[in-house]
Amino acid sequence: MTTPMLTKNQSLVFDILTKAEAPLSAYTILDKLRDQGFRAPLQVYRALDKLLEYGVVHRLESINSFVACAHPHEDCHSHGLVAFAICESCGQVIEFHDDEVDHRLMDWLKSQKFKAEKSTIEIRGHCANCAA
Amino acid sequence: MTTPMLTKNQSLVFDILTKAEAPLSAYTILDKLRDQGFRAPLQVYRALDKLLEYGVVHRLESINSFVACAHPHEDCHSHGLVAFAICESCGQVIEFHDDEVDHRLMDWLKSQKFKAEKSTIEIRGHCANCAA
DNA sequence: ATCAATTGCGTTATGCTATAACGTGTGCGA
DNA sequence: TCGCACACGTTATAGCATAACGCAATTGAT
Ligand SMILES: [Zn+2]
Ligand SMILES: [Zn+2]
Ligand SMILES: [Zn+2]
Ligand SMILES: [Zn+2]
Repeated sequence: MTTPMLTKNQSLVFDILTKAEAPLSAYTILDKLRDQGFRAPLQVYRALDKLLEYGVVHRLESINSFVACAHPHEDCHSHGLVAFAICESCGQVIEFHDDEVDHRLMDWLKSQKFKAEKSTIEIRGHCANCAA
Repeated sequence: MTTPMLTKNQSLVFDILTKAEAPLSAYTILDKLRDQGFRAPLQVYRALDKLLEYGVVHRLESINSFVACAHPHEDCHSHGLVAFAICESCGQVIEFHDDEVDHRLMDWLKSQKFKAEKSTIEIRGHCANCAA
């Protein structure tokens, strides 16, 4: 997917996520954007929907939060499954891809005649810095 | 983990999940148990917490719902990562495990010195029956 | 030029998901 | 008997997400 010009609201949300060092919830984003005129959750969610569609933002299902894609110049949709390691101490997220994991999962799904549409791979734990 | 005797509330919740053909949200469970005296969400969440701890129920993060473990006689905690294929049409969930996927992910995490604690692997799409 | 369709935006209200905080009762070992 | 752990019940609140309305700007036929 080629990313169109972002609207004002989309840019504001994307910038916040790009600068953030950890995933942000929609309501946290809202709070950070009140000074720029944001008043309601929908303004955030609508921007997020588009950013997700364009593939420049990912949603972390296990923590109801959002992060900017760590590989902005590739197309995250194109290299198959995306996985995340999420540190529960510092919030840092490492986004990664593994072809072997992709193929194994895809093969299994194929064997079940299951038509995959969206995938979630999230590992929560502690990053190298935070592991005691 | 060896599963202790379930309390009344835990049994009620577990039975509902076992009989269900699709994952249930906590509030859906609550509604189904009103006749047995359930009145508040906490009654459900507290039972679910224990059932999750015992490993006899899984939480599906991507749809905020819960399912009974499909492998009640094994210990789901013991065979590494658990993955789910979730049909968005009929709600059917297929729970599966793949050692190869486990090892690849674990190796990657190890290479990053990331200490994994909880994992989520969920594929949403359409099952063989529902795929057009 | 005009009309219709699309898209983004703002606002209010609502619904769904999850937990905090308090108190009760029961069983069990010190 | 005392203290503790645990399950339970209830009320209130916090956190996450969407429905439904209307308005404005854009685009692209006709
Ligand atoms: Zn990405
Ligand atoms: Zn960390
Ligand atoms: Zn299981
Ligand atoms: Zn199906």
